[in-house]
Amino acid sequence: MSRKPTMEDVKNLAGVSISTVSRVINGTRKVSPDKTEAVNKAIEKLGYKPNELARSLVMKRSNTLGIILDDIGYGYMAQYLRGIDEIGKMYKYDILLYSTFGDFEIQKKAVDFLSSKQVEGIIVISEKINSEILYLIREHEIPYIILDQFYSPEEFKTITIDYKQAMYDMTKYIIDNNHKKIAYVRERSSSYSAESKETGYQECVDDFNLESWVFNTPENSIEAGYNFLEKNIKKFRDYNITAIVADSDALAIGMLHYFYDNNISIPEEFSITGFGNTEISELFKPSLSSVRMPYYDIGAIAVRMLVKILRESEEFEKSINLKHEIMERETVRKLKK
Amino acid sequence: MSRKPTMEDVKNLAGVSISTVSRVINGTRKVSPDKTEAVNKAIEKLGYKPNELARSLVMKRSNTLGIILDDIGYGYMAQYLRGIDEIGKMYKYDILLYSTFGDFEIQKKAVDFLSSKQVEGIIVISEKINSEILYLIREHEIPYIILDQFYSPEEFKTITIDYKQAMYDMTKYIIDNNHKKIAYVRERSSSYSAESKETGYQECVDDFNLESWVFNTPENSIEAGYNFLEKNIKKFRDYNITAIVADSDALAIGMLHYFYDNNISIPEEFSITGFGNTEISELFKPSLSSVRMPYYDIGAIAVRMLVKILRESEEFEKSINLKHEIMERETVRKLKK
DNA sequence: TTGAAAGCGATACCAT
DNA sequence: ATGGTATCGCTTTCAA
Repeated sequence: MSRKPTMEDVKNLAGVSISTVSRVINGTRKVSPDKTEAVNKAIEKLGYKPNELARSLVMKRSNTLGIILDDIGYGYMAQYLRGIDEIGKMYKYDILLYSTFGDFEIQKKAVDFLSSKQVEGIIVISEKINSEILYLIREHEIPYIILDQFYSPEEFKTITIDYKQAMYDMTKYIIDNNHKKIAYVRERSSSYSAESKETGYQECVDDFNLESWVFNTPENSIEAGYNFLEKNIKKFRDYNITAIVADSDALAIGMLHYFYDNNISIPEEFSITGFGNTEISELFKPSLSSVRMPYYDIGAIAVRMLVKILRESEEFEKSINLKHEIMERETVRKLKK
Repeated sequence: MSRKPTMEDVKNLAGVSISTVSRVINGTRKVSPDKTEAVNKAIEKLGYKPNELARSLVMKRSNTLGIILDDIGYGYMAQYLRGIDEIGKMYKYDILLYSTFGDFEIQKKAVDFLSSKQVEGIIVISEKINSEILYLIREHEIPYIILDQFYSPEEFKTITIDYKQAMYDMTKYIIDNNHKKIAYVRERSSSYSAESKETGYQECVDDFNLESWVFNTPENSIEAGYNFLEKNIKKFRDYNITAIVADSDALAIGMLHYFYDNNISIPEEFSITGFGNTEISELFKPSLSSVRMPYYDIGAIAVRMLVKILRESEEFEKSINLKHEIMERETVRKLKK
């Protein structure tokens, strides 16, 4: 059980000073070829690996980014993390994760934890983060970026998509397929993204002067979508609604489950769309038309921005909008004119 | 831009020695009530938080566990991580993740990285890890546990399920539904888990003396399942096969896609089962009967074991088998006797 | 009970 | 180009 070799060991074996060892490792200064070789040989022989903890301590740079997120299990989280991870590695930053399950107390803990781990920056990914948390991060004087859909991009700088335009485009896609009577189904909540999406929908149906109904569900989940239709399918039929625009994939999948269980063929009897382009939207049959959020890119850019702030101590001046994409799949039927 | 407060600052404000501050924080020794209060007040006032890096350096304990995984995006990975995260927090261990995409060179890097970050233990989660990586971890003298399905539980200690028994049970479930002609579809590969599963299947159909066919696909994916049926559906019909046991959910979902696209009703025309109980198996319609792997528990127990090894420098003596569960859902039809 | 000082494993400044 | 040494923020031994 031999102790891990340190620079001290390398120094002794190579017969040089400890400073020289450091120089060889970091290439910070010129070192004569023979000493360089001696050091490298010693390193090789000992299997020496620098202790990053000690290095971070003296350099006051942990090379670590902290991520505060609700739950790693959310389908899109992995995509965010891939983007963050990949670009993070590119800039030699490591990622420290902290799951909070959306709990305020745990979120506070997360900030303290990451701070004590000396992370250089923090990315907050949450469906709804209490603004107090953001102030707490500020107190710690750690640069941060939030990836959130609750506040407006003016209020808190973020990287996002143009929700209004995205839902406008989705609605337009429905209309282009000649649907005249459309229902919009959303969770009853007042997040910025939810409001924007509804506005986009509304503007589009107004622009085309179509009949439209807006419905609320108590929450955003598959069950909520299912229960919603159970209660309202009759209305849909009475109103001759032919297309349903859901504000999330979960709601849409819930409705598809209802349709399946009740032998209602999709898209023959109803067309339906989701939002988010989660994995299930692609794998479900019929596959669900949805709006793709560029999660990977959002994560990637978040890191880029953070690194920029860190390196150049610039401010994050304005929110960035990335492009969304309408994924046309099997749940939308083209009606005759 | 005030520097983060250190113990030095606390010491000055509280008018005690730095050792006393340390004692108050860690409760390592008795400190008089008045000094204790003075220190606590100073800490409060300054908003002091210990620098974990410095602490780890001197204590030679990073309180960190490293996880080497293929890709955070795999559906089941989140479940593993939840178990790891939760139990890790319980024991005050933090988690450092490293995605390798199954690449050997990156895996080597991961080990070096985690080692330099002074992680106390490593959990490797991979579909197929090169044994060289394990030797590398050993060289670093870091205790580790692998969660892998490639090697036998005798060869490398792990936490797993009894694959053979699981597939036996799944086959039995099919047989209990009176299916007499069954097909087994698996990826052509020779991992331990794949072999065990096939053995379990085989033993079961043999025990009941049933007609059975085993098929191979070039890989384990949704596409492979789809393409497989495209080529073989005729045989299935010719042989009057009524049930398909797939060795993974992915293969089964691929086949379900094929059935959907070709208007073959499930489970009326064919019964089919998967393995893994991935999220999609539950959300798909018809929902897929599958074998549940207790991912969360596997992750949780892995941490427990690792902590035990760390604390008591015990060895990890033998692999642990957790219970699987047959999830009976909509893709299996009960035939008349 | 308390404080002074050594040391954890590195970097970087200041000499030489 | 090279070496000696202070320092990073903390814990812990050793005296007092």
